[in-house]
Amino acid sequence: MAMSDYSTGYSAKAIEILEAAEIRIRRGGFEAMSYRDLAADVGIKAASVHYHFPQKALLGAAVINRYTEKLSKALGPVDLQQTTVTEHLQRLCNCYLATVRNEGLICLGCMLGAESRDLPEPVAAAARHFFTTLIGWMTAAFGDRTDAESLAIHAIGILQGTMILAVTLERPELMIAAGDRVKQLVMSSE
Amino acid sequence: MAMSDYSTGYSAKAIEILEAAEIRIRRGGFEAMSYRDLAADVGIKAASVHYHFPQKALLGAAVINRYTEKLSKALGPVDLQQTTVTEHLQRLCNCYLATVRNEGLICLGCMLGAESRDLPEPVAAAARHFFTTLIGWMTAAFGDRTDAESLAIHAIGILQGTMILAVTLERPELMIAAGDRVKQLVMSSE
DNA sequence: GTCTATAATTTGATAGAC
DNA sequence: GTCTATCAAATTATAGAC
Repeated sequence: MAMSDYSTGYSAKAIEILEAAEIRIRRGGFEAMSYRDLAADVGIKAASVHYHFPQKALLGAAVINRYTEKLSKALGPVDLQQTTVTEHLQRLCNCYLATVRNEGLICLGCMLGAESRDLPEPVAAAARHFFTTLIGWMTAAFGDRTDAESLAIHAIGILQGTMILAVTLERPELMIAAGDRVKQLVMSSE
Repeated sequence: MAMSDYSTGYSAKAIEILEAAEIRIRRGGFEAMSYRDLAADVGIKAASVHYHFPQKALLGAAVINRYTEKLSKALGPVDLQQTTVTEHLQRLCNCYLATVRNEGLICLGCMLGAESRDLPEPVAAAARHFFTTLIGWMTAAFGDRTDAESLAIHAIGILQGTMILAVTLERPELMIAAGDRVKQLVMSSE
């Protein structure tokens, strides 16, 4: 396991593959990602990609699980003693604004969620886990108000839906307005 | 052109194919729809589907254009003399709630929008046209307030994003809350 | 780990009979 | 309009050499 990532157990090349797969799925969906294309992306042959990830369904699950972990790390733990609710929300808004503006890509969870009815079960399960994790984080971020989970789902819905509009219409600035509206939810009455 | 739909020029079998293709795309995306599967859906062979729609890209464009027309017809013209803003919004909310609840499918425009970065240009163009049409309708529905288009984009974002959550997590009731929040937008200050 | 070679299947698409 | 037959290409995946 030379050059491995000790925090996840993936080798350096496996991580290259995961990153390439993430971009391909976020661009065109699960079916639009092929071993051949991934191989070209990372400079090896398709059969060698199978060495790292024997089955496509498990590769897909690995990609979305890694994405869930990456986003969790970027958001950090919820700490309402140190940080305001609004600043917590701002973190997620920043993540999504940046990727729409810089790469023109939607959220991986959004793409796989949209396709979840047709995905191999391990991938669909990992997509569900992504959303339950994100909803859990944001529910905590909204504090102890009784409508926290409802607000969290609403906020995530706003961001995911607007991302699709922003990428489709090539209007990344829509994410700024969406972020503002999400932050205004903090002032909503219970 | 026996048994044809004189309003669109499509034969009865062509419409069967379009309907089957719509469902397949809304379930798993554009790449998840194949001529073979469509043929089985409508009881003919794949080569016969090619008779009706020679190329997949043009079939995809036809599906989303038909969807745009169907939704426009379901929403009806905007008439703020006869109908309130809220009742206009309710129409779209009802459409989306019904399909999530009854078929567990997201909006076709949402799916193709998500994949638009990777779609054949005719399909991507038709997906953009869907959203500009829907945004136009809803902007008109919000009346002559200066933030009408911003509100329209926000409302559509809410509905599309929540549909993905509702279908992924198999929680169709989320669409009810989303509809309520959309209708509350009417009371927002400019 | 990566390669070549290959298998088995699926895919979009065409030609031509009926 | 639908069929059979066929094609070329792409797909996921495996076996075995290096």
